[in-house]
Amino acid sequence: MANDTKERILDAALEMFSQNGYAGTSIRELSASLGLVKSGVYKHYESKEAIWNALLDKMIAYYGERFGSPEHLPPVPDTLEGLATMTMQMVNFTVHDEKIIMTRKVLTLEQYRDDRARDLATKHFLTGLTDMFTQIFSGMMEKGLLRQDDPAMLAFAYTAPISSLIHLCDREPEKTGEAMTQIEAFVRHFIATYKSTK
Amino acid sequence: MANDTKERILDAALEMFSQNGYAGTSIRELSASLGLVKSGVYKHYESKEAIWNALLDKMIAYYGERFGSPEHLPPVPDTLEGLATMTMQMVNFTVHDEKIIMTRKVLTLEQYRDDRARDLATKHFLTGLTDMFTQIFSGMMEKGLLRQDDPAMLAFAYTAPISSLIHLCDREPEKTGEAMTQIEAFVRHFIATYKSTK
DNA sequence: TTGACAGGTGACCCATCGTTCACTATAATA
DNA sequence: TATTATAGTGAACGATGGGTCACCTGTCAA
Repeated sequence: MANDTKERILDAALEMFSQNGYAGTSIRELSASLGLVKSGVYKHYESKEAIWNALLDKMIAYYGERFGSPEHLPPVPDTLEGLATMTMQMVNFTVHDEKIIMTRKVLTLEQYRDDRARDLATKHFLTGLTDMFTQIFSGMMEKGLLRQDDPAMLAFAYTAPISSLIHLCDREPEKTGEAMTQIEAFVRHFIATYKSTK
Repeated sequence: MANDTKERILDAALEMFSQNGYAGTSIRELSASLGLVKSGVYKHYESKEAIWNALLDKMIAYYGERFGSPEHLPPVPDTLEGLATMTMQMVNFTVHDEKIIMTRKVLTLEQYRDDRARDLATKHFLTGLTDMFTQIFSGMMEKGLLRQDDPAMLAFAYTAPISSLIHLCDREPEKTGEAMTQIEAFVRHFIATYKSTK
C-alpha cells in the first residue's frame, strides 16, 4: 500500500511534468490528481525535487533494462520486408504508448535544466536508436541484404528522420496518421536505396 | 527610448525563457536582468503573457521574412561540392548564433503548451528545412547533379539527420565540434549515395 | 512657464508556491 | 489487548509569484 501510493505519485508526476514541465507543476495539483491532500505527498517524498529525481531514476532504469542490454536487441531481419515490418511495429508502438510519449515529453522539457535528463534525452532521441540499428544493419550486411556500407552511418541516416517524425507526433498528435504514412514511405525509399545489388 | 526598453525586454525574455522556460521565469528576475524594477516592465507590457505573445510575434515575423519568402532561397548549387559547402555554412551559422539557439530552445520548451509555438516549432525543426531543400534538390536534379528521385523525400532524408544533430548541439554544446564533424561526414555520404550516375 | 506624458520607482495586494507539523485513523505487531 | 508504525488530514508557515498604484522625474510641446 505504501509502495502503491509512492508509485502512483511517480505516475502522476510523469503525467503532469510532461504536460506542464517541472516548474509548471505544483505539488497541490499533483496530489489532488491522486485524490489526496498535498501534505500527504510528503509522507512518501521529502520534496518536489526528490519526486523529480525518483522519476528520473525510474526512467533511467527502465531505459537501461529495455534498451541497454544487448539481449534485448530485436533479431536481425531475414528480409528487407522484415526490416520494414519491424520498424513500423516499433514506431507504431512508440507513438501510441502513453507512458513513452510522456517520457519523451518530459525529457524534451527538462533537457536544458537537468544533466541526467540531458543525457537520457540524447540516448532516447539519438544515440540509442543509432546504436541499435548499427547492430541490425551490420547483421543485414553480413547476410547480404544491404549493400556494403558504414553501418553506423546508415543507422544514423535511417533513425534520425524517423525520430524527427516521432517528435512531430508528440507535438501534433493529430498528425500521427500522416506521419506514419511518411515514415513508411521513407522506410521503403531507404530500402530501395540501400538494398544489396547482388 | 521607449521602444528601446520594449525591445530589451523581449531580448531578456528570449534569454530567460530559453533557459528556464516560461513558467520558470519570473518578472522580477527578468526586470532585474535589465537593471530595472519589476513594475517598470508593466509600463511596456500589460502582463507576462503579453511579453510571451510579443516574443512569439517577433519570432514568427522573423521566421517569415527570413525563410518564408521564396526570394530568400539560397541559390541552387552548381556542384555537389557546392551543396556541401552551402550546407556546412548554414549549419555552422545556426549552431553558433546565440539568438537562433535561444529561439530553438524556447520553441522546444513551449511547444506542448502554446499552439503558435507548436506550429513554429514544426516549421523550424521539420517542414521549413524540408521545403527549402526540396526546391534545391529539385533544381540540382534538373541540372543533372543528383540522380532522379523524389526531391521531397531526399530533402527529408537530408535535413532530418542534420536537424537532429543541431538539437544535440543545443542540448550538449560541448559536443558541437563532434557534431559538426558528423554532419560533414553525413553530407559526404549523402552526396556519394545520391549523386547522378551519368 | 506650464502642463502633459513617457518611463521608472517602491510599497503593497492577494494568490500560490513548497514545506512543516500536530493530529487522526487504520492495520499490523508484540 | 496494547503498542506502534504507516498513511493521510488540515491548518499554518514564510517565500515568492503576477499585478496594481501613487508617486517621482525628466523631456518636450503649447
